[in-house]
Amino acid sequence: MANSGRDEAFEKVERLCKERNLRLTPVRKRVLEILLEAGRALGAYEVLESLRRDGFGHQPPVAYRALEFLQENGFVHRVEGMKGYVACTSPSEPHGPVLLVCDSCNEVKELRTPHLEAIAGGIGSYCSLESAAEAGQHHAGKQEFLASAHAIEILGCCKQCSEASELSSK
Amino acid sequence: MANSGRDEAFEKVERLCKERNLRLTPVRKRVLEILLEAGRALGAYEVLESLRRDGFGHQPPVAYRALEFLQENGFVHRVEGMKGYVACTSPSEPHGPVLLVCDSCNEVKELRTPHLEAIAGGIGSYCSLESAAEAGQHHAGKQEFLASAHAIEILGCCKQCSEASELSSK
DNA sequence: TTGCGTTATGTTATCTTATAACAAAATGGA
DNA sequence: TCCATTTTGTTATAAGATAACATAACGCAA
Repeated sequence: MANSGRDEAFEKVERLCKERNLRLTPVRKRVLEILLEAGRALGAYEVLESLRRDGFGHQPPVAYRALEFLQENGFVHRVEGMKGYVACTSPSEPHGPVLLVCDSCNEVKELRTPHLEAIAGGIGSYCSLESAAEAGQHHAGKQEFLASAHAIEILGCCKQCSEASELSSK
Repeated sequence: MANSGRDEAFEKVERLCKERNLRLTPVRKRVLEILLEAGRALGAYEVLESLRRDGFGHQPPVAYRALEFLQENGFVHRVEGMKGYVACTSPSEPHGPVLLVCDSCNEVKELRTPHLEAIAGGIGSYCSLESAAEAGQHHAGKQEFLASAHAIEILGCCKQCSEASELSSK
């Protein structure tokens, strides 16, 4: 039960790799597992340390290359604000993430709903849209920026941490 | 004309610092100028190199501390995807940025319109809103994440670069 | 199956980015 | 003027990331 989401995501990635003729090699597979098991963002060197324990190469490029592969294919996201990497919980097409990052416990949740995808897409394409007029005067129309990707990170406090701090303040 | 935006932003920051009793010291002032003059994101070490030429201290903390001050007060934004820093073009309250980053020339434009601010705020607060039901079923309501800040970076191609690549492809 | 081009891995070395820790100087009231 | 606080400067080092090249595995064609 606790790991059903993880297993699901993992199997999804395996399936997608087969479909797309991507080589999900042992290191790459293991890095994905490591991130899924962690359930939070890990630094490249944390991933590397796990790899080392599993008998893989223990030099930075080993981890960075696997992470790069997983990222390019939308199976892992970089968490810029934490200089870390987190497994995508609903892998499909390569996509820009919308991440909720908890300031206090560092947990990262990915939002993936049609509505949010649309909002995120809208921010970028808005600049070249005529209808952007409704958004204000000075940038609209002129900007003409062609968006191709995005990284959205929302910082804040997750449910558990809010509740914990409420208790301790009483 | 070409630097009117820069001067305007600079004077705005001076005014805001006076109002808020913030100490806009020579280094801090100079770092802001350097970023405004550049008109693009600079790495901390690029800023440092300029400071050195101006006779300021030339060790990393000098630049990082000034950047930290300017960031905290909403006068400068970090561009995560470029590991760089860019001057805010419409400084006021500390605020999370919405940045358009050009893949090809590295120019960074900040969007600051009521509409976009609202969208950005909405993404975060959406999770705790009852009305989030309209956004999909699985995340709504349950998430209860209290957003406090955001970093939004849209990657793509700016007008100049699009036009340049159109010409060269003919 | 062998051979060969391509892709992936492992390793060394190095580069870039960022911070900890502490001394010296400047600042702004009491 | 004195003192507490803030800022600056410096040394040293931590943390994150990549370049370059040798070796190994893979995948396919002959």
